[in-house]
Amino acid sequence: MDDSGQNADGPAASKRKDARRNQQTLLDAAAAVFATSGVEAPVRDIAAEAGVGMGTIYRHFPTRADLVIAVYRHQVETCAEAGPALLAAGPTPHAALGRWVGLFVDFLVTKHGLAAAMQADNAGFETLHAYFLDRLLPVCTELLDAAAAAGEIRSDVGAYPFLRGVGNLCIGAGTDPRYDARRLVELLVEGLRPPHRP
Amino acid sequence: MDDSGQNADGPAASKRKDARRNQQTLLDAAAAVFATSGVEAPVRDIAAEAGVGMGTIYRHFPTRADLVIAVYRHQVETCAEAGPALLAAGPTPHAALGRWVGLFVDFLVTKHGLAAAMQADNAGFETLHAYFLDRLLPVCTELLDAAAAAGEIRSDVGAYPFLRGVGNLCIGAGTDPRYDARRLVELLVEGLRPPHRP
DNA sequence: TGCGAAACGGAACTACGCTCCGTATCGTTA
DNA sequence: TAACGATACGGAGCGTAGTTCCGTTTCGCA
Repeated sequence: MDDSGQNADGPAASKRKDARRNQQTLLDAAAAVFATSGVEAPVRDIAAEAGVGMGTIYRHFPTRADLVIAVYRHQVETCAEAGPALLAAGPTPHAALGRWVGLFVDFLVTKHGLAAAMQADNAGFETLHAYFLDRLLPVCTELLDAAAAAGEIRSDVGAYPFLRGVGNLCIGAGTDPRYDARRLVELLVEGLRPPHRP
Repeated sequence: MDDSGQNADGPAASKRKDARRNQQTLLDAAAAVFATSGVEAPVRDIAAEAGVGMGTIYRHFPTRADLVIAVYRHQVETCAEAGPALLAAGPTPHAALGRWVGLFVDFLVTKHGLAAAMQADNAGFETLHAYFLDRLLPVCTELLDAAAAAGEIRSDVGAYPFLRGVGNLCIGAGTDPRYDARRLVELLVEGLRPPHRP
């Protein structure tokens, strides 16, 4: 899966020193440009910001998804690792689920355009979608299972649709003060509770 | 607002006969291409399907949003009109809300790429966003207010974020069998219920 | 110091949105 | 019905952006 040149976070310990340095430069430049113009910023802009040619970008990060993943890897890892911790700490599995989802939402809404790019069918971003899934789906499954086992939520909602739903709700957040993704996600999490029999 | 050439559904009763005919041809062609390739299909493709030049498209529909609106106007109107009817018919306002939202979701998930295009910040689609809002927000508000007045849902959720949330949840539906937008929207609607005090 | 491999840069190719203007068509008037 | 102005048409052409390709430069080892 990581035959694409960049793995882990630091530039791979392989190859020439200038290449490693350029990779780091690129990562920094991309982070800066993403923050300003969103993850769909023109490749030329990122190259310019980094002071390198476009060929260099494509050599290090064959697809835009590779670059995005490399830039945000740390934060996604952190989010993934927070899942089990919250489950252990929280008063109930449902509360832990709520908090964990909140973390994910906080991450997404502050990354301009990331939630939209993460869409499954977004050409050129399939790898990005897959990465988020690989990393977060197991965590989400664990939390959902725990909450279901505790009888706090229905057990017929899959982690995949749920996680995608949360991601979808974050699209466009941060560009419109009237739209509060956090709130809607809270409602969705409430909606997971078993239908109360009156 | 409709100084753009096309209004209502039939070609405007104005101007030359060939122009009217072309406008209808364009609408049919666009509907066909949208169904196959989604609403982001290249303008050239639509022109080719209709057997006209691109200039003709831009003359009749200055922006892509105008074309999309024209193609789907009927269905959006139908959806909007169904709101009050459901409210009058349904057993409860909350049930009516659920059914109405279901109608909206059914519409969106069958229109490849429409939910995504409807995004507020999508360059060139602002008009589309505005049209959906103009048409559906009042209906949604009415349903939400009725349900809130009946004490069936919290009263602190605005119609705008709710409607956008529903739209967002529909993004990417229909391209992935694992993702069930309908289900998630149902959960969201359940999440609207007042927190039950134990 | 010399040399082959690795990396670099950016011109060039493709795809697409959108505009612009010469040409064709319509329908009205003499 | 012939002629003419207004209206509409078509598609070449321009700008922008993604992606590739290859001649040039740099690195690091012998």
